[in-house]
Amino acid sequence: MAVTIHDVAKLAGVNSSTVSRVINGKATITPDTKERVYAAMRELDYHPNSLARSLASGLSGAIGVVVNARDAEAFSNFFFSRSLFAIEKVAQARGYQVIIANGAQSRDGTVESLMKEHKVDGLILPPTTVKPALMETIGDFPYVVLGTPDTLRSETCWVDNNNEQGAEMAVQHLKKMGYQQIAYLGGYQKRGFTKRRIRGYQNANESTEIILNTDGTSENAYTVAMAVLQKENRPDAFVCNDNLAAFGLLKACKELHLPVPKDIGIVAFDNYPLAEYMDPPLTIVDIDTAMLGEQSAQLLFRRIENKVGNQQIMLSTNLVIRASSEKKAK
Amino acid sequence: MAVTIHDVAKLAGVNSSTVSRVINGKATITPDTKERVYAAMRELDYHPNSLARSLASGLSGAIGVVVNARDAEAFSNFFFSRSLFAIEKVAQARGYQVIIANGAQSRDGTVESLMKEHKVDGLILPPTTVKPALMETIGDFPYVVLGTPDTLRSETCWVDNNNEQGAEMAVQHLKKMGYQQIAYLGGYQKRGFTKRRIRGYQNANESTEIILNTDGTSENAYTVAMAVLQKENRPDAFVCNDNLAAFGLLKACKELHLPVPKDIGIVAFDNYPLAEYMDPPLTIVDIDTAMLGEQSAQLLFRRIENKVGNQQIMLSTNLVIRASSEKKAK
DNA sequence: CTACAGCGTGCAACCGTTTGCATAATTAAT
DNA sequence: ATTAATTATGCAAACGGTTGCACGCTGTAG
Repeated sequence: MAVTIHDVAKLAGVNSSTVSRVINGKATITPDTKERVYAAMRELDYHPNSLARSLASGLSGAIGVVVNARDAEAFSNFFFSRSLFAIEKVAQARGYQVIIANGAQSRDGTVESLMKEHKVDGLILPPTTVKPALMETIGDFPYVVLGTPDTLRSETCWVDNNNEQGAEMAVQHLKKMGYQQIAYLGGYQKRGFTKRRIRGYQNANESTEIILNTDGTSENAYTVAMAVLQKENRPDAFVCNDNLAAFGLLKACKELHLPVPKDIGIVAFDNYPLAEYMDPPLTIVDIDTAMLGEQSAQLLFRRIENKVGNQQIMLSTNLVIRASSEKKAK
Repeated sequence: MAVTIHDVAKLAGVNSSTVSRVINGKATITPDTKERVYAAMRELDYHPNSLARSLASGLSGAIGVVVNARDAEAFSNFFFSRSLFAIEKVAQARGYQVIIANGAQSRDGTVESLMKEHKVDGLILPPTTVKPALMETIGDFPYVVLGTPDTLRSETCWVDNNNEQGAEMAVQHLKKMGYQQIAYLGGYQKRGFTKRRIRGYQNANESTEIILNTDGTSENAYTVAMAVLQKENRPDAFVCNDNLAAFGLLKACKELHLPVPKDIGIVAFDNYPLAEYMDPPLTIVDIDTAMLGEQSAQLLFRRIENKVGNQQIMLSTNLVIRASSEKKAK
């Protein structure tokens, strides 16, 4: 029913293998033959069956992007979706498809099935999947971790932004603006990137360390901030683990009539589009998610094609200075 | 090298076709045989090659989700990413993969290639792809449009939320709260869903119609709001086309010292997680994006499996009442 | 006891490409 | 002009499953 390579071959008066070679452009073909084949393909509106190609070539022509999202919010987080945009772009340029798979919704190994059933030629994985057992079964199958794994850091292949350096910058900036007592707000400490941000905070902070844990929601950040802001010697500045924490904090400051940035300075990680619409606009440690996605995809393709070994790529972060950290010089 | 169905068959002492039947569970197999086959599969750590399966069965085992995103923002918009989460969930339950493809980054028909090269068994499309030419080539290939197409509305298959009804609800709510002059703020009118929201606004609004166009950004909404709020007889309430418009509007109100909700009432479409963290928290026309994704995926699978005809599904929206529309009863 | 239905399994063709090897055609070298 | 080297194309065997058809076996009915 569907038009196959054989139909094209017959019409062009050549063998199907020749048609295949024309399509793939690997071999040298007489210009005349090539033109006849192209003409036949056009005439028949031929589209190669990618399934058959994949089987014969052993390449699925797809990469998999795995995410562990228990709810839709995690899925729509900017880190993931913006990276995905860039990944798709790189893949498309190479004629590759992008398969997304949520590892959190299925108990049976998503990664294993994508890999062993030949559904993808390579994988982009979240750091939480990096565990000795999985790395064992992954073997030398091409993959890149998007983020820094908690374990096996030097034996795995990953791309991440430098969270530690980002937090250092944030603290240094706040100090320069004249804030004295800087606290760290937000984030389950369980998460690797949070740990690294906290380490950066600790590196750069010279006064008392105040680390305020939250469950990751704005609500909880608000509650925690309300408590700490009413204490005797409260901090006068905060580095927030993400924008959501900053939103909760802002709300608390407002309710307690503590002016930002005059009495309280704020710097937050992650650049939500609305960060600059907050009152006041938030100073941000900006993460170049597009670059992160692009780099990870490109590294993955290098591994798929050249079989290069593990590599680690660390991108630096950027401070976007807005009103929330601009203490008036006194 | 890889272990195939034949290796399993040999070890289990049966023919490979039997193994195939065991895997697919379509035919009746003696329990004893079945057990032997399973044992052999386990022993050899057999994973069926999905590429070969696809070729033989003619089904790729994947659905495609197409999006037209020129920049990363569009990609990470909540509508898309939340629906995607639900779509993936439905697909995974059926053993299907989800391929995402950005139609905006390639001139050569993304849809056509996914379809004709057998890369997917069905497609979820954005309304902007619905054009007579494309529908022609799509023929009876299974697809579902996520949103209401501008044209061919009754001849295509789509799932959408009822934007018109949502806007009506918003206006009625504001009237009930005592606001007199309600304006509509935001959105390029070009977009179909914006047009439908405006129509709803017009249906329910009984005083002068004030429709304020923006380019979709918060900045522009702010500028437009600043202008209109300084006029002689300014509106005392706004229905905003999305949260971004509401953010710009809020900023303008704040600068002009117009208290919300006392002097100005606001209802906005789309429920960003931060909407309730604004000052004041925003009243929202909530769109159940998860349900939208789920319904579209399920409809798609119905089309893939049963070849049911075109269907249109319209989901209703929900008003989430918060402080921004709570005018004090006078 | 024979006949027929129905279940379980094997055989082999087929899905539409790719690709190693062989061969024919062309070009270059002597 | 003859031979060697190179290039262009054909042949046929994979790739790893699925599936229609045929056949043997078991069980029930006549």
